Amino acid sequence: MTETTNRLTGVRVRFAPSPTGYLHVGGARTALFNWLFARRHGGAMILRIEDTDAERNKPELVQGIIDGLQWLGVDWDEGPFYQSQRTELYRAAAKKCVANGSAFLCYCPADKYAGGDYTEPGQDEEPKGGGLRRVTRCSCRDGKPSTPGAKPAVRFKVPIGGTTKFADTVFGEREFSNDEIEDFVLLRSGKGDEEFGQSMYQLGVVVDDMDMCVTHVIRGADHLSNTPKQVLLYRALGASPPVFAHVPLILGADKSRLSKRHGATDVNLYRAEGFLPEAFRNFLALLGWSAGGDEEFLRTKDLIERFSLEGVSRTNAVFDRPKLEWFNTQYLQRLPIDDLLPEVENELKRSGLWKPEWVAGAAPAPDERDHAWFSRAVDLLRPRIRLLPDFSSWSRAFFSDEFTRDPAAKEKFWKDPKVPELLAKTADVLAALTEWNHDACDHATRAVAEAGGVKAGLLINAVRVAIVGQAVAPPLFDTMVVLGQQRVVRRLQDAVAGSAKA
RNA sequence: GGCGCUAUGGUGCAACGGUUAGCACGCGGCCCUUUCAAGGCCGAAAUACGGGUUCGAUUCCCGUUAGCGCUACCA
Repeated sequence: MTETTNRLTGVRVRFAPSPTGYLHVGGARTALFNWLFARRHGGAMILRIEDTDAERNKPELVQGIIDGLQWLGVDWDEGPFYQSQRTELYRAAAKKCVANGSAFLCYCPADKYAGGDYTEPGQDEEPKGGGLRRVTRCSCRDGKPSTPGAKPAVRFKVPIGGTTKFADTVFGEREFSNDEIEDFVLLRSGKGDEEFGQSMYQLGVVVDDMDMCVTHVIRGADHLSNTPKQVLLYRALGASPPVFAHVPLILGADKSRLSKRHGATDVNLYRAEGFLPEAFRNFLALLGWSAGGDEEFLRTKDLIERFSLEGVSRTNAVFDRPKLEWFNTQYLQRLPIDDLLPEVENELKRSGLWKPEWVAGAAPAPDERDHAWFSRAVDLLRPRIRLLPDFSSWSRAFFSDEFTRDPAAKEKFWKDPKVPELLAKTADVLAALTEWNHDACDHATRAVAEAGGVKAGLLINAVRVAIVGQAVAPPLFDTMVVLGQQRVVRRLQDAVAGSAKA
């Protein structure tokens, strides 16, 4: 399929955030669904920045949105396009509507329309009973300017009576009464000496989706009620609407719309916390969508293979952080080790613990730590990791010789007065070993415990604190093997010296 | 207020007229055990309410209730 035919016949979707805030998890989920759909069908993904509101728009936030999408692995084939740079297109479309009678110049002050929940006094059609006009219809729409001399905005002239229908892939056939739809603004009134201002949302969306040949509009269900307006606009512009697919919203734990008070809603905050992007993606994909079966661990290629609009739910979903954390630990454990290593590398670079000799193919360091060693260490650590920064915090002693021993761990496992003596003895015995492997360390350590008249567990726990500084760490003898004989012995001796002082 | 959407355990999803209503997270217990995880096993926990339609409703229809959305010269 050539690119030209793709543009004409293939699936084309878009994600259209507004830079009035960061990338919200709800927006991220919408972006993800669009992306999965595009990739599933070999279509094109478009990124469009809807920045037509100069007042609220914060250009500096665009980069954060892009960063968030990139972290999520959501890429795009076209764009980013900026609506603020496409003003002429919208003005031309608005003029076309005025010319063909589907829009009018409105001279009313903006606040006259606010609320919109009444009939213009003095108009004939008064609401009695149901089904009658309930929204403002000013006299401007009939060519009688309400406020002569004022700068006009362009409003869409919603038909009186009748209904507007459209099909939604998720919600089914929808029908709205035209009398419930206000004469929405297409173009703001001009400021200063300009004739008209910027486009409003409805116009920009429709003009751009037409211009960009968007075939499927996948967006939040908060736009369901806006859709009839857009369908009307498509017709006025002589086009047929695309396929709509509205996806349910994401809520906080109390079922109200997800917001800051529910905790983090900025996708970049999850990156900062150290979640794996693929785990986050898997979690997000399952919010409002189901592949059908019971399997939940779906890697990105599985998501792409199985994604379909038919699997999208109509029920709003609560963002469940514990489940997100579960997904993260699952990915930490189940990912092929080579897929995990780059993430750990980034984390160690971030914390300044990274060593160049750990990159694949690099010459090993004098202490024989090379890429294979790094891989083994990560593999040993990962069942206990919850978030990426754990590799730099409680696992620090695996990657650096500069670590401190947790006072609480010492308190708990160095309580027995025999500990210093046992540690010293263990250091001697281990130093004398001629082979360094799990079983050798195991036998030697247990022998020391037995000779000292203590349970093996007591010594094992004490040694763990001595060599990694933490109460929590991987099984001791595996840890010893990964750390190496010299380090283990040195740290034991250091621990004895330290505890003697204390 | 008006209009619209939705309604399966606490949460996310299955079951798309006939199942002992399934899976997962979380929660409790047990096992494993060298700390902490992971893992294994077991358990508690749901069809919002009321009417219909039907031989039979979680499933279809109506109403109620609740939640959410839209109702801006925001997007």
